[in-house]
Amino acid sequence: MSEENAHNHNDCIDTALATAETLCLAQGQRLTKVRRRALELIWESHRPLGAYQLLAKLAEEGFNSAPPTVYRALDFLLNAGLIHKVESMNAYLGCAHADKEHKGYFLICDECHNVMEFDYQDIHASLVAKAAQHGFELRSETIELTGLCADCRGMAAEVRA
Amino acid sequence: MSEENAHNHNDCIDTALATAETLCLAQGQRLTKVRRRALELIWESHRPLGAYQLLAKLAEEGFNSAPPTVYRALDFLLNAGLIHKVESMNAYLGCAHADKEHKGYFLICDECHNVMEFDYQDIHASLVAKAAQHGFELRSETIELTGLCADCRGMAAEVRA
DNA sequence: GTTAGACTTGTTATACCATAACAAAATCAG
DNA sequence: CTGATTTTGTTATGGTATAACAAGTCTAAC
Ligand SMILES: [Zn+2]
Ligand SMILES: [Zn+2]
Ligand SMILES: [Zn+2]
Ligand SMILES: [Zn+2]
Repeated sequence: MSEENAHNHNDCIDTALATAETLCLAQGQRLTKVRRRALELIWESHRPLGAYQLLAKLAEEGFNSAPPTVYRALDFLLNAGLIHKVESMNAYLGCAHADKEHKGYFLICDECHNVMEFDYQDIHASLVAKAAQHGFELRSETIELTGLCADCRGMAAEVRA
Repeated sequence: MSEENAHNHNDCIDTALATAETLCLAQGQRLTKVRRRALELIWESHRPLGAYQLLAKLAEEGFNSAPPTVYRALDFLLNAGLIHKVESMNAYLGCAHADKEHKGYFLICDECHNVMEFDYQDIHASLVAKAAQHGFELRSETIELTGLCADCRGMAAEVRA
């Protein structure tokens, strides 16, 4: 993930938080302290964060440390489209396209655990069509691909050399 | 799932078990009593079965009732390619194509919870290509679609009428 | 047939993931 | 201010999965 890792990640966080503020304001939703902080903590990296990892971070900062605290924040952020859940990892990831209606398709690196969200309308269309062939009306899609990201493939090559 | 529900499901079970025997024999793997019975129980329907549901059924039949019993059987069956895990449901499903190398792509009905496994080489190829565009080397795919199956769409239409 | 090694199962304990239910506090609209 | 609504606190519980080590079983070589 060279292009990804080289970036100034503060920009990612700032943009995500600004988008969140805007979206919540527009929809009359309240981005309370704990929700806002949860979102920031999730955005600390491009790696999915587990609910209890997040809970521990929140607790360190003085927020309530019981599970409902974190699951409520997560529910809110999920419903607002500000984060995604990675089903195959039981973990949560900030969404960089919260302002656009979309499905979350993910590339997950087995090595560094960074996750890249990608968009692929062609695949979505194919899936809808394929489902229809089976008489199936599609409602939701879980598309989670794992493997090696560019950086980690590079590393592997270096080690071999 | 009209075509699916109309079938003689004993054939599904018989075929699955016969395939399992053959595969294990060919690979020098032992399909022990608990593994074999676990596979049969998973195949009791085309709905995914949770680990603890399976454990309860095994316990009723006199098998050990501690979690490792069922997770070991599941690990074995997963590794042998005889079952799949549905990540979005934390549940396990018999595979009807265990003898062919393949990815498990699933159509999951929100209403009746039946799951249909489908194969779609086009989509696989597109995903590999898309991943490569991002410098990503694909290793595994989790493709789980939910919605309404043909049967349940029919029901819904009848109710409206 | 005995024995050593590998594999499988038994057992206990624990960690991790998620929600139910109800009480208290904060916020908002009128 | 006040009543309604939303959010948060608190306790308890349910669901999913694995670690660690002991005991039993199978297999193959001797
Ligand atoms: Zn970033
Ligand atoms: Zn997204
Ligand atoms: Zn069947
Ligand atoms: Zn399959």
